[in-house]
Amino acid sequence: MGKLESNKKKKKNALYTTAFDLFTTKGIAKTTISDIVESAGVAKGTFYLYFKDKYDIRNKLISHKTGELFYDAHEALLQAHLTDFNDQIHFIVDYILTQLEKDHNLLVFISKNLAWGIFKGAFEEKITTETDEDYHFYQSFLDLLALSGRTFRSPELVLFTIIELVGSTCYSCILYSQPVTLEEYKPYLHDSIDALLNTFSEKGDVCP
Amino acid sequence: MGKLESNKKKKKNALYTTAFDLFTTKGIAKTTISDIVESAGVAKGTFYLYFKDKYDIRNKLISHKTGELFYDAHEALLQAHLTDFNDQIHFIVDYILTQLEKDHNLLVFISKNLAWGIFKGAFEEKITTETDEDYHFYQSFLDLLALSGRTFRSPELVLFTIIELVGSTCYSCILYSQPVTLEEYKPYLHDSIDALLNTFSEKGDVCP
Amino acid sequence: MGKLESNKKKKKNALYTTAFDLFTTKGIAKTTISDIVESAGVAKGTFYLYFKDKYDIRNKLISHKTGELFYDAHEALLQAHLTDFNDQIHFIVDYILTQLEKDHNLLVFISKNLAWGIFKGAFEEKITTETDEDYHFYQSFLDLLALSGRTFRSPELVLFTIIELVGSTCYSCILYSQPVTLEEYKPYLHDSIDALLNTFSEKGDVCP
Amino acid sequence: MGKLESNKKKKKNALYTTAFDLFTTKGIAKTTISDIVESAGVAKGTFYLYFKDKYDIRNKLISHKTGELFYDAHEALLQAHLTDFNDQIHFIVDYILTQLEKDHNLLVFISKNLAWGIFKGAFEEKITTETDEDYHFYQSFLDLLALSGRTFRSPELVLFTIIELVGSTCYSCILYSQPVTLEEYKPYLHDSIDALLNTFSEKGDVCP
DNA sequence: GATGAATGAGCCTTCATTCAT
DNA sequence: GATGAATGAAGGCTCATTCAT
Repeated sequence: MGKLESNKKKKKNALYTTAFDLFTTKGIAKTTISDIVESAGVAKGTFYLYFKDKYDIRNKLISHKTGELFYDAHEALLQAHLTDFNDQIHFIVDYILTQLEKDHNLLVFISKNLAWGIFKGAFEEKITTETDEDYHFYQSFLDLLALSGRTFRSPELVLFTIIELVGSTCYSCILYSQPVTLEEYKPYLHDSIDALLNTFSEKGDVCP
Repeated sequence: MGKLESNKKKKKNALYTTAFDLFTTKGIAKTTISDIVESAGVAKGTFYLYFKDKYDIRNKLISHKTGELFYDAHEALLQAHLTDFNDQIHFIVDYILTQLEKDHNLLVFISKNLAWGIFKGAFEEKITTETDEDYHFYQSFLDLLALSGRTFRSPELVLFTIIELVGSTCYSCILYSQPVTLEEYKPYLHDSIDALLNTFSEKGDVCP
Repeated sequence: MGKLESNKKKKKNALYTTAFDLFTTKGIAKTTISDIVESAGVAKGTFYLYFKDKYDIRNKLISHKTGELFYDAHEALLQAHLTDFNDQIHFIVDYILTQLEKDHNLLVFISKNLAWGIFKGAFEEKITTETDEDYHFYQSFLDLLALSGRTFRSPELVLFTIIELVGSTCYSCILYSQPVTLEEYKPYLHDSIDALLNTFSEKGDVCP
Repeated sequence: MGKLESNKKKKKNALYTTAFDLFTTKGIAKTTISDIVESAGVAKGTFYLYFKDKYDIRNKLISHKTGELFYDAHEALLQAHLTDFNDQIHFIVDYILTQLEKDHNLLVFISKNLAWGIFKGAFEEKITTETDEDYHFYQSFLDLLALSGRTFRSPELVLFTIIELVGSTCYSCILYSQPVTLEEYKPYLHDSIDALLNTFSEKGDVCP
């Protein structure tokens, strides 16, 4: 990679990094392109060499950050050597909740724009890893499922339902402690997830 | 009511109506106060006589519209003469989903700003009805619960969980048909609600 | 005086009082007519029954407040039974400075608009006293002068020079302690006044 | 100097020039930023590139114009080859009065905002001259004093007293011919200045 | 006389976007 | 590719003034 090209990448990355910082700190609406380029230390015109406008860089960031979060969760799961499918799901949910509780700004940034469509986009987004392999969360989920020997009426709808439930309730609990704190809500959440998994399971074999 | 006072109310209502129309049509961010007053046929200064800014009128509209929706659902429920608690919950959910599917703009408007805090605020908002009684949805929910003879580990968390689940999944299904259409998702949704109600029920007597 | 008429006077006085308070507190530029009528507890239209605009009420207040200050100084002088003219001038200057140092807002209000023209207008303004006699400071000054047996090249210019000197230097000393505090400046001020009085005195008989 | 940079300076200067014209013509309060940029022939946003608001450009103009006036007076003094300190002071006063009488707008503009603090700021302002030396009026005053061999109780207070006296009386005489015209007042003014200089002189050797 | 809702001209300020360098 | 001065449309908001009641 030539020096010039690397310089190019450096500027683009600076824009990404500062944009994310500002979006999560001041909010997207109140972040101006002037803010971004000033913090990034590049000229205003440079921004337009890489992005169409503020929403272009925002969308790219959301996909990237969401994918990264799930990728990390999956990596951690591999280290945990869990074999039970339910346990794996709970592990991933807990991992993500822990991350989000550590970083409220990230939660706001991701959730405000969280819809299944974007989520799925994020899952399918190539997460370029150090080994340059692409990572797709949705495929990983299906893999876990296959290994578990479990079958569901509609795997996609199970995942959809759980993700929406988790995202939606935890947004409120983490950010506003409404109606209760995340710590208080977690037991109910995991019970709810179990209930959903059982309901959608084709062999109703896990009714406790 | 004097002529002056009725005129005053007329202007305020015109602002409410046009603001809602514009918010749901063009989105809040792209609606300017100039747009609102122009459509409402009042002067700019008049807006500031009644509202602090754009977000003031938005918040008041959200509370009002959300409260109205639940109030209508509850009214319809009373006509339906259902006695089973689960049936009642399903009825309300169906009623609201039907309304929202009929009015995507309302769905967008309400959901984009839907958090339990606001929701509860809306529930507690006095919906002044034609009979001048106040209506509080949350209290109605507790009343239904009491009549049913059922008990839950935490009634508030049940309601919270169901509302978040319904709101979040249906937003995606209705607006984007993602991952499936509302019609396709409904059976899963109702199964999920049953699963949750059973799980939180203190006497696990409804496991089907 | 009829009840209605007294009510009328009451409103006008309320406007005067609150306008002065607001002018001295927030400054004239930042005081709006809305502020005034709101604090005064009268309707907006009422303001326009008595005053042309903000500057009308301001000008009337300046004349009144300035005249009042000199009237009070003169009253105090009468109690002091001083016979020497120089002493009388020093007494009045000290009296006024003391008042202004006690009330910086009054100083700002008066001085910002202090020019000999307005000053003289204030002097000539009828200060309606409790005995309903009119009071004119400039005439009093001439009276003092006549009684003293002193003569000046131009009495009016002496007064003008002294008032401008006092007003201008003390504004700076009182409000900003620039270049020194009023207390530090006073000895120089009184020496300066003596020097001016001697210089303008037709018989240079007071050179110390 | 690059073409771009010279263009930049040109715009800024255009703003300064037109702002000063408008401020002195219509008054600061009635001059809007729209007026300024329109007259200057630049876009509105350009104004905010160089100044924070109307008062920012005003303050910068006051300092600059005041400093310039004193600088010019001092330059003229050097040409006049006067050796006596009193003569030098009278020369400077006359020079400045002549300038101000020629340019009432400048007088209004400077005086309305004249306080010792600002004055001193203006004196200390670097007046970048064609020879690129800095000029400080207050220091020049001290230099003149030192050369004269005279000593005063407090040089700063002498200067303060004289400047306030001159500024304050002449404002009235020049602008309103109140109580007399400047021409009529000048003899009294110079006598007053002499009286003050003598009074503050540590060796009372100049009593005429 | 008194009211105060309504007006709307007009101000300040921001900021995405362009383009000559 | 990179710059950043310049733009000017557009928005938010204020407030003196009016006039029907």
